Amino acid sequence: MTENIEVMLTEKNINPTAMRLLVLDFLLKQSSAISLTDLEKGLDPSDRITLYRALKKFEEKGLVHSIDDGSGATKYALCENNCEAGHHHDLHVHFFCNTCRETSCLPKHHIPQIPLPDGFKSEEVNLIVKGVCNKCVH
Amino acid sequence: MTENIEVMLTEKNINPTAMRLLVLDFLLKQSSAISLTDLEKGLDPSDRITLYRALKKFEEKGLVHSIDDGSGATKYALCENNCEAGHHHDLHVHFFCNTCRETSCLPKHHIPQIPLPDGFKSEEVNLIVKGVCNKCVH
DNA sequence: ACAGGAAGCGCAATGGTATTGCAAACTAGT
DNA sequence: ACTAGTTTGCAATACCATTGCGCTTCCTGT
Repeated sequence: MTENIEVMLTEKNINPTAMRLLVLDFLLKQSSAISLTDLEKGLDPSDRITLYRALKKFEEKGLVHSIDDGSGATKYALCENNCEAGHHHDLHVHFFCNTCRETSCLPKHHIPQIPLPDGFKSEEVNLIVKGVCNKCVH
Repeated sequence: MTENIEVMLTEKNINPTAMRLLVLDFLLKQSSAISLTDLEKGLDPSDRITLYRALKKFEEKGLVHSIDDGSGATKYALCENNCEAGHHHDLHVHFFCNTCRETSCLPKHHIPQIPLPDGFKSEEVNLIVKGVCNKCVH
């Protein structure tokens, strides 16, 4: 159990502290991206700042990616295997449900190439689709 | 001059107050989307809250649209003619320059249709391309 | 012209999120 | 067990968005 989670951390060169094991364990149980506040509530009682720094570390090391879905709070979700430290491959579509306000990754849907005017250089693309998710559509 | 701006407001059913004329005039002079703080600085000395409410009113009436470019502060830009109150047609790409941190609209580039999994219903799409703009690329 | 009401404005105040500093607690290697 | 470096928890700060409220101003109906 814990060994598995621990390996995930060490593979990404992250010291497996007790706190980080808890955070990763919690992330693994999520079906959608979560905010820092969600994490704080789920791991109560824990210090918000510590959780914040754990997520930052995970992001830096390529274990999670952050999503700005326009809700005001940054969301975090586990990366697919192919992410590396400092070089994310998270160019997939994120979906924000206006009903349940959950954000989920749609990793199968790659972002199409966007034609830019002359002189513009693309480095990063953020594509959020908002609407109603499959759980709320009925 | 002022008459022109005034007409733009009345056409959208917005009372043309002195403050709003100033705000719209300032918006017309911009080449990129601006934040509330930008507006506040440009129209100093003016009350931030009043400017905030002017922008909200403009947005509500379909005169401007807001853009969340991930910079933390909401940006505002004038709509194309075809926007109506409560029903924006601003489904175009926005470009955020990582160098000059300016956000601009790329209205010629419509957002491509994104295929969604079964049961997902799209209502809105937010597409931000980040990179280097034509002014900063050299 | 007058009275009443609606709309707009400016100040104060609140709430939420992100971020940094610092000192104590902890961990790992010797 | 000792020390150096890492991690943690608390305090504090900085923004941004948003609301409440009283005052002024403008419009309207009589």
